[in-house]
Amino acid sequence: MATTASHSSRMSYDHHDMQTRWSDRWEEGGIYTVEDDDPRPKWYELHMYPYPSGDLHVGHWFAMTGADVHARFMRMKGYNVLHPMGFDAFGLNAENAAIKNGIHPHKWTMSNIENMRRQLRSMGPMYDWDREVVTCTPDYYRWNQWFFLQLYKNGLAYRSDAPVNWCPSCQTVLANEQVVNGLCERCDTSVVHRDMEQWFFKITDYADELLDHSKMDWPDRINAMQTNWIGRSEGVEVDFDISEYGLEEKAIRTFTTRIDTVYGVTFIVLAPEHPLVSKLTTSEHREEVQAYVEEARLQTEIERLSTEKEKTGVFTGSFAVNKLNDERVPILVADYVLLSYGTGMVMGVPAHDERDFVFAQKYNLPIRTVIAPPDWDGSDLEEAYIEPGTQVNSGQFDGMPNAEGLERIADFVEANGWGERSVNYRMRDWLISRQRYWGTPIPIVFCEKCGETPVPDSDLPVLLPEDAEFLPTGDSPLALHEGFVNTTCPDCGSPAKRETDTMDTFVDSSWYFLRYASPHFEDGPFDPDALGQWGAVDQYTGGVEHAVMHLLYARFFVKALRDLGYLNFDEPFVRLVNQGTIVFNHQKMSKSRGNVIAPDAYVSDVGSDVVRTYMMFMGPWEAGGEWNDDGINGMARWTNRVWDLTIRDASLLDQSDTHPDAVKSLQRLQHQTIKKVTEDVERFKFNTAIAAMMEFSNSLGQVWDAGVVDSEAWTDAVRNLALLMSPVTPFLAEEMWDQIGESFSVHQQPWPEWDPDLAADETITLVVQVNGRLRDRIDVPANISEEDAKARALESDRAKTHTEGKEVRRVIYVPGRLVNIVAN
RNA sequence: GCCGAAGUGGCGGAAUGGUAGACGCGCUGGUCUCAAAAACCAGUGGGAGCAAUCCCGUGUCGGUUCGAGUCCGACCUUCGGCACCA
Repeated sequence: MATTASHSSRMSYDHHDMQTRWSDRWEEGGIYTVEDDDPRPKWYELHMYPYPSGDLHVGHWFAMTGADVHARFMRMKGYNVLHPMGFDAFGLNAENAAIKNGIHPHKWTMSNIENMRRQLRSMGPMYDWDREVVTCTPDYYRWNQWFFLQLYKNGLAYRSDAPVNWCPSCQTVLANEQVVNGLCERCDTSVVHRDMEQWFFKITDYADELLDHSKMDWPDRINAMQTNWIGRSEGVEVDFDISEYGLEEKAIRTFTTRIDTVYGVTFIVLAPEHPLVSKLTTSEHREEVQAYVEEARLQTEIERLSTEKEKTGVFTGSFAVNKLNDERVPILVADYVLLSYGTGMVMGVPAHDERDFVFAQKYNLPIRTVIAPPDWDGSDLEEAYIEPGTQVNSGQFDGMPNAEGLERIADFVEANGWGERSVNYRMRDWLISRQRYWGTPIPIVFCEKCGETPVPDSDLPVLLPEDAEFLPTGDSPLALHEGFVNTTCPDCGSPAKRETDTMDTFVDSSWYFLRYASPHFEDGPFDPDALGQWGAVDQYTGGVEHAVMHLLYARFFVKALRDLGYLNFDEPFVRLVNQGTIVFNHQKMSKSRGNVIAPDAYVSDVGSDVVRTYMMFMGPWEAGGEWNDDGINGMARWTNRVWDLTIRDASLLDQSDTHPDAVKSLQRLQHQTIKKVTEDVERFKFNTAIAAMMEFSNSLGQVWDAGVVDSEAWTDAVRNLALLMSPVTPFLAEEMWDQIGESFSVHQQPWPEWDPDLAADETITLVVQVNGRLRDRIDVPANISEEDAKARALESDRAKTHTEGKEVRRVIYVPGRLVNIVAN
């Protein structure tokens, strides 16, 4: 040991001073300002904007830090990176807080945003705050209204009845979140479902295109969830005759994916909400059916669809005739059939459907086999048979394989005009109406003469009045505001009333990413030139909880806008990575659950860099996990050790003997580390990237103690360490950069490159296995041939011991890894 | 219930089908100190053995393979979503 700088004089840095100093300097230097007309290739990196609940919690930090690290990395890789931030500022929570604390939602929201901006700044992100988007401002939500009108004029927005959660005591509509075990969270009254006329966006028009994920690079699990959510199924709609009742409807139409089983129909089931239920119920069954329908209205869809729950149903007293075999089968009502799926009624084929089988057994309905299993002896089935088989009891189709029967029977149904092939989706149209105050007013007026009339673009925005009563009353809050409601028809000038529902906040988040391209543009939702420059989001990041709804809605918006000629790309988010959820007390952090942990105390205690490092090191970013702060001091130790390496006087090294091998091996590790960190950060594997940097810095400490490298190699190593660390620890890296005499700013430097030759190992450790069990390790040259490797393995003493008395059957060689000797 | 994931030391986790436990926390011992803290050094999956070394071990049960934490099947547990939280 030749050097005199010992670690007894270890210095720790002052993170408070450092953060303030560099934050100010970054702002003065405008290093995070993003210009549209930059010669570098563009990279649009977006993280899902937060809901301004009041406090940024560690879950937000975890998510946003990861996105910031990746965006910083891409910037150093030479891209002009747009990495903006904003707030999803409308929504239920503001209204609830207002009701609870008497603060106006606007005031509550804006002060929360103010606080969260401060917290976000302390994280040291590279946001360009000039591009911030806040959705509750009129210059944002006027474009929600404009989009609504575009969709409306093109047949993609319509009104229809749909059930809402209704609290009969509070006389108000409740969100699902406000219904706890079927009771109103405020007054514990049983919540009922009540139909209201509401606005929908026709997302189902795009169902097939939304199934296509080929233009994007998304995680398979998200694609799978979306595919299942859309739930495309091909089948046949087939009529059953009810003309005997002399109703307007001569037939009822069912949807089935198994038309091959149509000869096995022994009953028909209607959804309890189906309009035909009351018409088809006979007087002696009316009381029972009505009670059943009311009971069903109390249940959630999840409860109704549960396969665990006992199947229930009631007979209407009426029958329908199966046109294929002229059989008269009973019509029942059962809650496992949903009005919103298919035609709202199904044909019951107990022999070949599990649910129908259980149902038929319970209600003693006949079970007739029409698809015979192989080797079927004609006896009754003990459970539903859903595998392929042969058509039996199926009239002219008997003897066909059921796959063929499926097609032939469909042809037969179509030829006779009894029905037709059709495609059904599980996904429903997007219900955007909310009977709430804190949202975007829907720009429609109802004129006494002209009826439903859109507000002209020139009258936008329809301003949300500030002085509305938002306490629960039984009506949409805006309906009570006379100044808002009463207006004149834009077409004829007659007295008219405004639509008083507001929009789902998912409307805001379906296009906010388009707004960041030109957030101050006044002549449209976005400046076509600016959007032309930035285009689709190259890298989108956010919580896996948004896998279906938000991501499908945003995709729908972009496709609809493309078809209306406003956009020229097909998908909003080219690449998607989901960070995992940070849970605390075994649940996702959320203010309403009361389990949030704020980062502020940690930031003040150990500094932003350490909190960032800790979160990125906790585990894989895509996994998330239970929050605890056990290891956070270890990260502070590491950053302090790194700082201590940085401030050493490198010239001391030149006073001792340099070992060329040591220099070479430090260089090798440096290039290996650059490679590892580059590849890991690219793939959002921050935890292993940080581990590699730790190994590198640990090794620097050892090299210094040994005094075997020259100052040049040392300084180069420290310089590269600062560059590699800069996305994760932006403050410390800047301080290191300054300390080693480089010029401002480390964040404007190119990312370091690695040289494969310098990173290559000269010798490797080869594992010797006998029958798959580790028996020895041998050091060999990295370029060893297969024959030599096998020979050396067979010669190894310990391999010999374990193969003694056995015959070597096979020798498997995995280059660079191992030799496995198979012997017995 | 349905859809999608995850399960590895005392803890967080690492591991292109190829050395299980990198990196870090914690713990144990040591250095420094009057002492403590901090920092630094060493050790640290379980079992047997003086040792060399051997056996066991990645939620459970089974399978594929020369070789399985990794692939396949069944199950258990936990988490996310289920259309008005966003």
